[in-house]
Amino acid sequence: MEEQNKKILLVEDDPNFGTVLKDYLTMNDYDVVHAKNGMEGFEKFKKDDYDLCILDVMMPYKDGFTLAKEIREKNTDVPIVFLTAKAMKEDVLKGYKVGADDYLNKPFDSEVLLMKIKAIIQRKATETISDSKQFEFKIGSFDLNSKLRFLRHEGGDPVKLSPKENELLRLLALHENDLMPRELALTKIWRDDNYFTSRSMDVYIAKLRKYLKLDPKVEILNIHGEGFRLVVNA
Amino acid sequence: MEEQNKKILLVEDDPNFGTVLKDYLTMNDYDVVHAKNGMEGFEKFKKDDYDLCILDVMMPYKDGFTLAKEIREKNTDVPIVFLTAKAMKEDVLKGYKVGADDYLNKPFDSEVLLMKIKAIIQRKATETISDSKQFEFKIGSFDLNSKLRFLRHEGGDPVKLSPKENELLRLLALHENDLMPRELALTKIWRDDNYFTSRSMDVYIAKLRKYLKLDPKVEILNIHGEGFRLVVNA
DNA sequence: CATTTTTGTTAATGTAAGGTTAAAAGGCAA
DNA sequence: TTGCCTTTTAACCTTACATTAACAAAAATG
Repeated sequence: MEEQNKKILLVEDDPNFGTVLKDYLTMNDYDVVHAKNGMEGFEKFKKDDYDLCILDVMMPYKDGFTLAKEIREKNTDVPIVFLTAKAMKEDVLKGYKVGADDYLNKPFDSEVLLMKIKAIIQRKATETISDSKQFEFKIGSFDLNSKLRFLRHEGGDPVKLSPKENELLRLLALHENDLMPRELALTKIWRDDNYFTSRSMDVYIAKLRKYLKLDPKVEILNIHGEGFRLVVNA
Repeated sequence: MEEQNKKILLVEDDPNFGTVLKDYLTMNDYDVVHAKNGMEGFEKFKKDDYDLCILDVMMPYKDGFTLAKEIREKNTDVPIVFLTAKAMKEDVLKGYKVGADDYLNKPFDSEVLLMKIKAIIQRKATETISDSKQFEFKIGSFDLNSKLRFLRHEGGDPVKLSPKENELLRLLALHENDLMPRELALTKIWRDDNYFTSRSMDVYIAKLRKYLKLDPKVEILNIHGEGFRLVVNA
């Protein structure tokens, strides 16, 4: 199965340049959201999680530095890279002050850009390794570790889960005792909602039920036409 | 206790430029060792520990890239910055491949240089808090000394590890019982993530497993599509 | 009740990732 | 240069995974 693409927020007011850059990054397997100005950029930033922000410095209404400051208030970790037409010393210094990770002068070589992006995202990734709490779930007498992808029953031998099994069970656990809409799983895990992915999901539900049989209090119920519900009975 | 100045190795063959730069950095509280060519640079590097290496690319006898490669073999962590007269695309790419942390085009603004140096050293410092300084590991009934590159089982004869074996086992040990992402090892140790480096890594995993067989409680597990996990069972 | 739609389950298939060993290539020192 | 050690590449094999097909059973529909 394919790996999740890295998400980039690109804020650039020049429509030509912005579009070209977006296409180029998209071609290189990044998911790019393109905002045309600082305001829009901040709105989009709040709505999603990004692996990298590329901000043009010179923009009407709200310049890149101001935007960067706002972003930093919401998120101290996301890497920020500035784009600027010319290497003004003050700008560069100001950029680093706001917490920039790098600086690119237009015009720049696209391969160099790619290399830098890769390096920056990678760097952050290794720094951020220890946020493991959100990967552990208790499901009845089971423990699910969705980072290491195993399910353990009462301290016994852990069963390895495949990526899809793991993601699906994790989604169910996140909605424990509540409805997990079929459509949600399909768009989140399969990223496509059609007859075949839907059947595929049913196959995985069956697999999970088999694993969970060890604890009769735990079951996955179907809500016809709606989705599934992971329930843990008292 | 007062703080120790950061040590910089400057390798630059132009005597004028080199001296000016050295003086400037010294004025700004760095301890600078100035080598006049690649050979000398490598000698000085071996004799001491540095917080940063600044290497000119164009040098007689031994260019900056070659020197960087030698340095990387001795030390995978020390930050390296290249100096170059003009931004040749191939050079830049080559630099990043050898593990460069940044790139400076001559002539450059001295304040910008200082800012970058500070940022790079700082970055390494925070990265290094968790992993670097650690060279001795207890892995089940094994002792790994990754500075001297040997692995000993219960005080028996130590086995010499090759550089790659050593780095890989050290990375695994740093993440003991946790996931060590495949991609992390490839970018950290091989500095490139492609089919061949990935297969090469698998070969090394096999070698390590052979060494570790002496203690059945110690195993390297694979998490399909994610990476490896060094586990020590109770 | 007959029919359609949705879900349950198992098995078969194709592909990708990883395991293992050996040979080739590269580096380095004697 | 030779010889030794390390690393990469290749070959072949096994396992893991996701999808699809096939058929059975529920549930909805009218």
